[in-house]
Order: sequence, then structure tokens, then C-alpha cells
Amino acid sequence: MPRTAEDNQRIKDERREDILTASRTVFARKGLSATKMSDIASAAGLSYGLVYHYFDSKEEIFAEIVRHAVQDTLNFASSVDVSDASPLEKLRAFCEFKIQKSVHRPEMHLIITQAFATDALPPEALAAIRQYGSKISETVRSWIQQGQETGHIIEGDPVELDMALFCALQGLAMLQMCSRVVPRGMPSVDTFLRMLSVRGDLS
Amino acid sequence: MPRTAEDNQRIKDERREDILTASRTVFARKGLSATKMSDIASAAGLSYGLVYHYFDSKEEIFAEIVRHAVQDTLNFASSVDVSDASPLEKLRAFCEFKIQKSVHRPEMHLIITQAFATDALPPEALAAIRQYGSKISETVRSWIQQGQETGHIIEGDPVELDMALFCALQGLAMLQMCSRVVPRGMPSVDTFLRMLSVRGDLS
DNA sequence: GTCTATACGTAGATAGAC
DNA sequence: GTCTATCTACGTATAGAC
Repeated sequence: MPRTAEDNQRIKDERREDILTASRTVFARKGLSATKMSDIASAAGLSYGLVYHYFDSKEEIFAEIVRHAVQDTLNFASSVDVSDASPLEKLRAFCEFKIQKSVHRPEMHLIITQAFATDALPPEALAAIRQYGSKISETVRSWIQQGQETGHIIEGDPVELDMALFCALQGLAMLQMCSRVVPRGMPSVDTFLRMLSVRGDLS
Repeated sequence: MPRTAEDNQRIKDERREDILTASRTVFARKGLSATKMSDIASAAGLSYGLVYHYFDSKEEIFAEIVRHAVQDTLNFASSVDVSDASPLEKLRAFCEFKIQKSVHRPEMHLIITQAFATDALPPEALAAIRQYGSKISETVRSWIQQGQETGHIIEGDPVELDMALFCALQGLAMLQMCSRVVPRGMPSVDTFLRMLSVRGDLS
């Protein structure tokens, strides 16, 4: 009994997902240019040529991963933004999200950063990245400003505070990726939030 | 009048330094594997083949840069360590050093990190890197512990606090490297130190 | 849909001229 | 000491067999 068109489509979707999943680790570990298509193929358990059946090029895979990662974070930030939580709670939720991602999928954040730094990247992926950067920091900054108005976030330039938080989260993803195990003594959300919160608001 | 042996030696030293300086930027920007020898050559204003007169391979240049950067930071940390400053002041001095380096030579910190992450690296460079990681964090951790004993640093696992600080500094270098200009609103030392210091010890 | 074999280009490294 | 020309290896992408 031959496979139906639906079966084929399902296989195709699965393979695409396999490739993307495998690529995430390899890209984060070795970077875009150092990653060979053969690396991806073997990581995904596929033959070399087959990868080209699903993606036109290495850069296309990279761009796709970036798109997904960006969308993921943006979605979460938006859902938090429209919630009725307090500004500090929103910041906490966002940090927890990023930290959790850093632990379980450190590739994500790191690949986004690579995309920022790298030169040779498809224009579409670059556009997504730019949007991500401005949109996220814009949102986080608004939380900080609201918190300052209610007196739960310390005074100071929101841009600076936003950057400080970004740096901490960024560095965490980096650290997580380098040390290939989950190290004991991971920084807690509270430690990071101490940079922003007014004395006494955290335990 | 022919050049003396000293002249030749001086020229040789200068060229080596030229190559290293030029390489730092390129490596940080593009990563080890994406960097071509031709990139380095043109960045240094030299011909392609000449680079091989001074270095045997691309990896050797990279390793040399890493060694320098590591030594630089280690030296500073040691000099601070033996000073009679308070633990919090030592931490502040170290942060200021790293932040300043991040601003003026963001390549440094970023290249060290790359070296951590990358797989294909000369064994010697790897050894230097490992030493760096353990030595630095060991020193910083000792400052944190001393500060906790004198009551100027908050209670908590020193390993965790050390990591948090490391993340922030790490992320800053990354950010600095990605946004190719010196952005307004750079995080201040105080903001980072708020993660560690007891309430009221900072302005 | 999946694989292996091949053509093409590019980058690392060397040799030899000036 | 400095350059250009060349050899070689490897990685991308494609073509064609199963």
C-alpha cells in the first residue's frame, strides 16, 4: 500500500524539523561559517545530499532558526505585556523565561547574537533580527519606566537599566553554552533583578 | 647604508604587532573560522604571503591573541588582589577594568569567549584559557567571600554571585561588539555591583 | 524520498622571484 | 623582507541512481 500525499507531507515536515533541531546545536557550538553541511547532516542522521532537498543553502537554515527563535521570544514578551501583572512581575517573568531558555536551549539566544554580529546573512533574517532587538528592548524599557513611576524600580536611565539586564541575560546564555553541562550555582532571577529593583522589594 | 640586524629585528617585531592588532578586530567580528588569511593581510596592509612569514597558521595568530588577552586580565586581577583595598573596592576595580576594556577593545573579551566555545584550537591556547577561567573566577570568588565576612556583600552562594557578575560583564562585551558604536546608556559599574552589594553600600 | 558520486569554487599554505 | 603565482585540500551545491 503506497504512501498517501499526506504521509509524504508529514515525513517532509518531520525531516525539516529534524534538520532544524540538529542545526541549532551545531550552529551555536561552531558558528555559522564553521558549520559544514555535513555536520548538520550527520547530526540529523541524514545523508549529505538530502539536506539540500529541504533547504537551498546553509544560510537559509540559519535564517529559519533565527526567525523561530525571535518569534518565540517576541510572543512571550507580548503575552506578558498585555497581562495585568505589575511591572516588576513582568520583568521577573521575562527573566525567568530567558533564563529557562538559556538552560534548556542555550543555542537560541546565542544564535540570535551571532546573527547580530555576523556579516553574511540573508537580508530577511537580518530584518527579523533588527525588529527583534528594537521591539524587545522597547518593551522591557516600558516595563522599567512603569516600575519607576510606581516606585518599585530604582531611578536612573531606563536605557541603561535595560542594557544591564540584557547584558546579564546575554552573558548567561553564553556561559551556559560554553560550559556544556548545567553548572551548579546558576545565577537566580533575584540576583539579576537586584540591579533594577528598589531596596527591600526583593527578599 | 644597509640595515643592521637590530633594524631588521625591529621591523619584524613591528610587523608581528601589526598583524596581531589587525587580527583582533577581524577575529572578533567574524570569528575564527570565518576569518580568512586574506582578511587579516588586507586589514594589516600586508600582502597575503607575508603573513605566513610571521605566523605558521591562522590558529597560531589566534592563540597568540588569546594568550595576550588572558595575561592582561590576569595581571590586573593579581595586582588588585595584593592591594590593600576593601573587597568591594577590588570588585569595583575589576569591573571597571573589564567595562573599560569592553568599550575600548571589545575584541578582547569576546575572543576569549570564542576560544572557550570553539573546538578546533591549539592545545597550548586551550590550556591558557582553562587556566584563565579557573584563576579569574577563583580570585573574584575570594573577594566575594571576604566581602561577605565583612558584611559588605550580600549573603548567598559565592559561586552564584560570581557567575552573575561574569554574565553581566560577558554580555556587555558582546553587546559592545555587536553594536559597532559606543552606545549611549552604557551600564555603569554601580548597576552591576548592585547585584552583590548590601543595600546602602552603593549610592 | 533517499542516497552516492561528481563538478566547481574558494581558502590555506608553499615556492620562488625581486 | 616583501610580493605574486601556484599547488592542494576541502566544502558547497548539483546530478543522477535506487
